[in-house]
Amino acid sequence: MRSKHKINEAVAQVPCFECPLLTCEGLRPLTKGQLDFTWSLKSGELHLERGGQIVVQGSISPHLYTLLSGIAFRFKTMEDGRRQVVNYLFPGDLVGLQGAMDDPLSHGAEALTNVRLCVFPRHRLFEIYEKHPRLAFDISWLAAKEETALDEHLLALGRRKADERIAYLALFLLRRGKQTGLAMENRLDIPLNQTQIADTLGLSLVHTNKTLQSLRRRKILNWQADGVTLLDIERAGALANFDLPDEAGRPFI
Amino acid sequence: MRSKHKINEAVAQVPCFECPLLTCEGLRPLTKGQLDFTWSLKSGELHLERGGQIVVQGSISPHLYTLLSGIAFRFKTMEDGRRQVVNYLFPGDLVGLQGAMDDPLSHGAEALTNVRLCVFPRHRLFEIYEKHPRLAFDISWLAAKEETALDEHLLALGRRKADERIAYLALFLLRRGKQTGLAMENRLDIPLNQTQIADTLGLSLVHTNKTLQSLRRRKILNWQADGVTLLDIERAGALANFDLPDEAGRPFI
DNA sequence: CGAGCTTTTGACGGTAGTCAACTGCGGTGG
DNA sequence: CCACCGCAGTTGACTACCGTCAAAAGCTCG
Repeated sequence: MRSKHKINEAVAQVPCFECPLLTCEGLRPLTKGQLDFTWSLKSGELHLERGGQIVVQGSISPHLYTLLSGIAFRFKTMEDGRRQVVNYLFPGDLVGLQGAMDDPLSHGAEALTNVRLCVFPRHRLFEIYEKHPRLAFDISWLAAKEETALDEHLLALGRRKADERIAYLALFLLRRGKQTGLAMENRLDIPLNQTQIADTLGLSLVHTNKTLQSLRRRKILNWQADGVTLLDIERAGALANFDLPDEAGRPFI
Repeated sequence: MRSKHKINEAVAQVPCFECPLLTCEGLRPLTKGQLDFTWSLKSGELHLERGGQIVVQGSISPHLYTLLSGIAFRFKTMEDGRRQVVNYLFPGDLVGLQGAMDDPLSHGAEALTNVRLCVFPRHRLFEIYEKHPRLAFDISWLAAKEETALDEHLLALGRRKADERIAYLALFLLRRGKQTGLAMENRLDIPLNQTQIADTLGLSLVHTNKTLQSLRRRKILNWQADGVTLLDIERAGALANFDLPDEAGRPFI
């Protein structure tokens, strides 16, 4: 299964000094000393195709990853098959921190596009805290931001109707896309199918489909297999009750 | 409003060496050196009555808190009044970390019982990372655990029916209660009203009420104004598809 | 004893889930 | 080359879970 999607586990490693994230608008670059250190930590690169599993729910991962390019998502699955997409991962995001803190991982992560990940050995995580307080702080920063995003998702699932949820998700993804240079002003290329949208928003596939069509007819947004286009940002924002204060200067490791 | 619930902002401070959390089963105590440090950081104590606001959504808080005793919850409010309880806070939990990382706080926190909080000045947060890597690591640990809990809540809101959600919440709170010594084997004293349960689970008040009665009639659990009693842990666990692997050794600051 | 809050109840309506069938498309293989 | 398959998207009919409205009952407190 997994190897089907795995391209290469130990491909030509990009040195941290040439990390593509360094030139990413919206991300705060690292200093020379920090790069020396992260480079000494880096144990490899993982390349996966769309659909590849980055980490598997229930497994114990010896690795910690930083997403270098592409988009992925985290999800949880219940024994009876019900699935919930929990959040999306964009370049610069850390994957597997929860697994590093305590054993069996309570969620999986899957590549939505082809992805490249930077691999760190989990057992050296604590070195970051010992030697590079600024980087350690940034890990907490990222974790706190993740919490903020999850809070917003909870509000969406708990208190918004289907069309509001979809508008919310579109705006949320667009914001993340802009932060990481993947999105245009009102368009994000992201190959999400309707099943995945449904699993993100706590809706059934059928109802998701009908609601997407309604939003398309109302000329609010157009969500196709290859990406979302916001047709009317004003009305989408009003519908979702959500505006996007896009902050910059997000750190990464 | 707020002062109505505020008992005392700068009461007799418990020295960190006598911190009630040190003797709390389920929490990992601090070393002498760490206690010296946290004591130098501690700037006061905040005591609030039930209903008091610990932090206010949209505000910029200069403080960071650790909950010393009592139970509280975090929540988000939309402009039109819809509200979502996002998570619960038990002794040892950190409050306001998200606010410390980036300005206006995206959620509020309210005391569910009378609470005592330890106050740290936000601007000294980075010192922890510089001087006490172990404590810094613990902050990340707590943040990662918070993420895990939020993931679980998302699964509950997205993919569970009303009765399953209530059973899930009961089990979740019982687990947290046991970790912090507040719960018995199958009973947790927690003064949650039905509006708060509804706002946690993304349900309406009326439907929450009817579902609670159904669970009572089915002898699965009994949720009253003063606490929850699990009448049949087996069936509750099966209904919620959730079992409680209660870990110990949770850190705190 | 009445004000105000929480809980409870009943009736009704709507949003969203389930079931089932059909379409369209890309890939595979006969 | 085209039949066949599988998957994603679409549609309609029916159902049910859950929300809304309104009112009453129980409780605490002044």
